Amino acid sequence: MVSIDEVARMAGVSTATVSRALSGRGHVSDTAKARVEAAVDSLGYVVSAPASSLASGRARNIGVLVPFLERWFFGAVLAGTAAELMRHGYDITLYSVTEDAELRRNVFDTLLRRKRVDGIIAVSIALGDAEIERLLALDMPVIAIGGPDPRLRTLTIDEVAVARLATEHLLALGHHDIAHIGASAEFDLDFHIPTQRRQGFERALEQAGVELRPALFEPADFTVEGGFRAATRLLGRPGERPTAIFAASDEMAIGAILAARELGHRVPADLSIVGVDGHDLGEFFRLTTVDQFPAAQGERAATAMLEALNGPVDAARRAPEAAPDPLPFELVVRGSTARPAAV
Amino acid sequence: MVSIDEVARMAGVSTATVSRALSGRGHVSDTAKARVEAAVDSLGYVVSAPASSLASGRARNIGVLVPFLERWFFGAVLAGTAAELMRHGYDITLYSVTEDAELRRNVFDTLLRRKRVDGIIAVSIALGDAEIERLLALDMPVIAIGGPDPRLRTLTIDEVAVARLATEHLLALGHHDIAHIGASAEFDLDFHIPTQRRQGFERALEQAGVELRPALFEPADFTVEGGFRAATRLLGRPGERPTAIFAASDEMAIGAILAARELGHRVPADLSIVGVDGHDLGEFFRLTTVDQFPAAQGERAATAMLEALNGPVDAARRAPEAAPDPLPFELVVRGSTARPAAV
DNA sequence: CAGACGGTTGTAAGCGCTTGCACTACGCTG
DNA sequence: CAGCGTAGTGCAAGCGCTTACAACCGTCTG
Repeated sequence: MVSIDEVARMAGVSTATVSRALSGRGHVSDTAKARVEAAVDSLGYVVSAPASSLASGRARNIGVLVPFLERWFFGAVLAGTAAELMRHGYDITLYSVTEDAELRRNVFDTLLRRKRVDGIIAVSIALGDAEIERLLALDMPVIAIGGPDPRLRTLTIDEVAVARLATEHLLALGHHDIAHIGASAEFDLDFHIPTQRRQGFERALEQAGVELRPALFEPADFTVEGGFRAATRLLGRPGERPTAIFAASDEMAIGAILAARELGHRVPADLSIVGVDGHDLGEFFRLTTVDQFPAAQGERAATAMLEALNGPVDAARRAPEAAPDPLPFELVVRGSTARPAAV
Repeated sequence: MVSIDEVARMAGVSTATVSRALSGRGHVSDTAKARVEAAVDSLGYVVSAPASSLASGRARNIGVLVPFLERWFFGAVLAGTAAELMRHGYDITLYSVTEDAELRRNVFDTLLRRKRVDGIIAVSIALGDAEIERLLALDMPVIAIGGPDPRLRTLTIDEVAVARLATEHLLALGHHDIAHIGASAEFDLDFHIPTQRRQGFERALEQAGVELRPALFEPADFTVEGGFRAATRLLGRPGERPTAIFAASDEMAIGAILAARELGHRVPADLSIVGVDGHDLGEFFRLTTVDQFPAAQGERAATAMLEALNGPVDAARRAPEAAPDPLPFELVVRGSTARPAAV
């Protein structure tokens, strides 16, 4: 393996100059830099990450904590993060934080403490109190996406507004009997997004002067199947049948579309359905949704991390005061919503 | 940050002994080991990865190359790999290898060469010739999953057998007019799995003495939407309508189910459909499929990697001779297949 | 009982970089 | 023209571990 000494010798400078030329820290004359670059190219030299980390304390590597790798949303966020970090020469180390308590402890107690990462991005993951303490104790930038804790710098979407937007779209079309498929109570315990979406939904109705009917709320687990079952229940209630459904995720909305079809209801003629996310399959199902651009969220987190690492060290550790502009979202009207059938 | 010296002092031994006690290399008396462990616990010491890597040349980190993070299959494989590697104290560094030529070069020319990983797992990814050369030049274990190149140690499923199994299931039910939705030609150029599945399909038919009808093949792109369109075309042909479809992926099979429903065909009464993968949504759609256990594949790759790193260095670099037992697969019969309607 | 042997330990030399410090050379300021 | 700030460079001291080597011990062997 070619080392920095060979490069230095070939370029006719000291290793210090090679290091400075390659890292861009300190002053190096243009000629020296050019000679170094030529040597690097001809030798195919690449800086050894461990050596560089050890000497500098910087790892050029970000840890990313993810709960469900196999769900579309997380994959999309991750893809955004990965692309952006890679573009800046950062590697990303994946920590799949599942339910398994032992693996989980291992991550927080050992893996993250090995000085292998410069910062941590936590993607929509419910963290225990002790876990958050551990993260903060690491003394490095931590950026959460849609996370629940005020102690962490968090990139959040205005969930209430998202839900209002979806609901108001239905209201504007003339619907009054609007049902909501959201998270069940236990899901809410450590993760508040579903509650917020429900609040947005309810607030929009109130504001429009539409009476809230508890029977028109159905809990589900954010999967297609859950949405299917919830919608089936909703549509099976005699006399109470809604003309529109706002589902708190696209996957549930898709489940609802399938349920409606199965029960012989036409979408959107008999039933309008709107979701949230911007799921890949949304287009296929002609699903109207509030897109929250997951890949862009991942990218934003990466950008924020890079800033945190290059700005003053403190900037990233202080919580919400420096709240960045909120994440964007947008109503995408496709074919799953329409005016209610004339009564 | 607490260092190995403090641990050594507290335990009353030399740093060498601490290192040996923690890594399990070399001999350490039980008493010494116990004292070291006590000191480690009370100080909360964790070995610095960069320092350890630099000194030992081992990184305890595996690079994983993945093409589409947001597709279910890759997420599932990745989850399996991550869990298994984590269990053994290995980190995993993710390299999202997309189409973007520049990012791609960056991965092979720089990121992977930083001495940050001990080995590489390439998940179902089509690699260029130059890229494979680069991987081999790294001189570290490379394990591919379902990859196309004989120069790499590859974990493969017997794709031909998978397709036969699916097809024979349909034949056994009494179907003769069986269509196949597979990959389009350009997809095949660098990735042979689709072709193999098609071969298995055709061979099963031949063997059963069923005539091959080119009209009953439709290319698609492995997405739900692609499957939907392909099935729509297949079902729209007057007089040529198949009674069963074998789709080369579950996502396409799901698309086919949706197409059939839309066109008013009952599944499985009018049309049987079988897929391949073991997709999450398969259960929901009551899809009969040949499960290939993606998470288990990821796990197997991880296991193979760990073996490669701890066995003789050469073992992992030599190609197929030491082919491990092939990956398992299994027909899962659910509700999307049945005997054809009596004619 | 001398010598061989294997387990246990410490000493110290790196691993391949980064960076504080010292020094030189210049171009300016006053 | 002395004095000073700054760009450009090299020297060498680490960064926090691992491991070859040597030294020592008690146990066996013949």
